Amino acid sequence: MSWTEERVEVLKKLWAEGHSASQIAKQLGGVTRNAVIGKVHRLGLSGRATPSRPVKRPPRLARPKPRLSPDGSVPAPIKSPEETRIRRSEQHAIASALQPAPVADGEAATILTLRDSMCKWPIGDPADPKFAFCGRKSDCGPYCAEHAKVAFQPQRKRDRKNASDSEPRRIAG
DNA sequence: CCCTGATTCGC
DNA sequence: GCGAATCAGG
Repeated sequence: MSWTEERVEVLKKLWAEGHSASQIAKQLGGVTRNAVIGKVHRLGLSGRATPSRPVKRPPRLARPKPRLSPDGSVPAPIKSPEETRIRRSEQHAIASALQPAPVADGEAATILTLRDSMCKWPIGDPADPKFAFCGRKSDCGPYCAEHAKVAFQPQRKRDRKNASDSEPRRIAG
């Protein structure tokens, strides 16, 4: 699809109405939100009502795009400073690898040290400053293996009152 | 993870 | 001029 006058009109209209680029793209059809954004910029109507845009990022340098060379061969494996730079997602991965668990097994994690893949079983009173989480490794769920058992335990007969205190409670202490 | 707009640059 | 890739942020 191309940017016919009609389509540009629709674009302008929807953009002015506050629709997002992806919504506009979906309505127009045949274009991606990137195409819409690109067109919006080219039309010079980029910043509509954008009060919350004190987001001035430092100028982004040339795109370190690892694309194919014009001749189709693989570009020289030279690493530009940009490529050497650690990407955000990689930082996340590295951080995870570096500190699989900031706390030893069995130790509690605070809200600050609680990471993904850590048991989020609450320990203590949430209102208590010492409130913490289990923090052990949680493989495929929010809890470690042990807590997962009790967390996802099918609802059993509720003994009236405090018949069984041996059963773990969500909120201890 | 989902999403948003912004920017760059090969085409 | 176009828009994918990428970015920065919510």
